[in-house]
Amino acid sequence: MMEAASRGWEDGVTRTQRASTLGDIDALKLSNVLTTNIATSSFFKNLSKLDSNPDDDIHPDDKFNRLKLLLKPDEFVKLGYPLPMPGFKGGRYKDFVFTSDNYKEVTSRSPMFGMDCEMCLTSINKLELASISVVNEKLECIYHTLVLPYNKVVNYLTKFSGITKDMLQTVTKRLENVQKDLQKLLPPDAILVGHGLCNDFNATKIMHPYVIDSAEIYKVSGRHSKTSSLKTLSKMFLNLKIQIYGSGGHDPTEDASASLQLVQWKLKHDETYGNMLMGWVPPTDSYYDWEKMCPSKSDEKAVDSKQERKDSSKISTEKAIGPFRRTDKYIFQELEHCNLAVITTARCFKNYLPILPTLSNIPLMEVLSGNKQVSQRARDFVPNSRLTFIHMEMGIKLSQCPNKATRHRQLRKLDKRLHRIHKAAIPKSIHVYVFSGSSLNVPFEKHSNGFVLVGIKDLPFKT
DNA sequence: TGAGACCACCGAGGAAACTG
DNA sequence: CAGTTTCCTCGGTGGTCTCA
Repeated sequence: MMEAASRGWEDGVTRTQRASTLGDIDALKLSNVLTTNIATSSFFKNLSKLDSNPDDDIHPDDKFNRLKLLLKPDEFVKLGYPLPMPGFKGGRYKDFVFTSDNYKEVTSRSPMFGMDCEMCLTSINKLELASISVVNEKLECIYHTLVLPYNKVVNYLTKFSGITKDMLQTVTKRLENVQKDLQKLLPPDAILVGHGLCNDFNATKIMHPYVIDSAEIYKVSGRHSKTSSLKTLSKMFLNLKIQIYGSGGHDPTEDASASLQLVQWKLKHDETYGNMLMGWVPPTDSYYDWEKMCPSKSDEKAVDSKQERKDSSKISTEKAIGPFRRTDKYIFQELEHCNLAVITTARCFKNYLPILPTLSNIPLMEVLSGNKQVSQRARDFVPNSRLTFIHMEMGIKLSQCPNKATRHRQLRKLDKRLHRIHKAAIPKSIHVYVFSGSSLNVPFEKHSNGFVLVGIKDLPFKT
């Protein structure tokens, strides 16, 4: 495809040259076209080589080759990144420029630059560039400028962009100045890093072949289509709170830095890190284990944070708690208004201790010595409760059975107990049977699964 | 606020299976 | 065979989430 694109463009040049002899196009335009052609060729030539680059010497700061994180050509297309396809000079990307006249092959030593832009809505109903920041690998801001859009701004989107009318009043810098600055600033093998960088490319109207998109290398939802926000990922993986200024908007330097840090953090682990689609498993659901995984404050590099400058007491005192926090307390908070009964063993009861103080209505609770007592007492509760939680420790008990027959006996016993509870229940009531397994913190050989059964007596609806 | 992408849900419609 | 039920597909809609 890439070769065809390049060939198609070359054909276009031949035709243009022929037209030029007829006086349809002037010499200046032709020289621009030829320059563009070299850029296009090197763009595709090097972009298509990404896969063939072997695991050469890895960058000293990385645990694996950073080239593995670069967007592939098909991802460029899928994610809507601007590409110099045949005829692009007459189409959607006609105003776009390359960041280099002749791209150099990217290697594991190629420098990374974080980039982020802020935009305003203009009279042509499009988002136009209003601010841009670029940071280097030391997280130093090497370029930051405000940009005056060509069209009249109809909405500064201050809440998101942080741009106000006053800020742009004295600005004279235009998009084409920024494009030229970037061409001077970025080396021909620069790797641009950003979060959803296609939006920034479209705003800046640039094309660049070497891109790492932090939204694509972290997939914590387990879904292909689902990208997490920079704010969320920064909090999860970097212990870093960004975009917290409310109506004050984002800081492009801060966002560029956060995005680059996310990539650097991933490079300290492995290719699958933070990507559930590649088999990465979060540490555990434990707050404390997750916290250990995050970079400590002492290891953090200085971040150019607007808020930190403004109010150091507000920044990052809260620890990252990870994406997989326990949600049981929220379930009980949701059910506070219900006439809820919980019958459990003493060992299981300790799990409820941190939750109870957060509830304004404490559910009716009964704590008993063992599973047998729980199931017997549950029969007294269910005739009066629409929703009953019966919590036992069956997982560990089953995992300790020496053979299949014992296991079967245990399950039959359990079945009889549940049957009696169900029989005693009032119509249109729900009984949730929670059987604890082991904690993930115990050694693997002692792991046992927990499970949940839900009993509904006399369904109030047709199935 | 607006655009874009994705997904879950729901209803319509048609095909297949079942029943009397 | 006709009527009913079930199952499946498809398209529309609303919700959620991202970006600025």
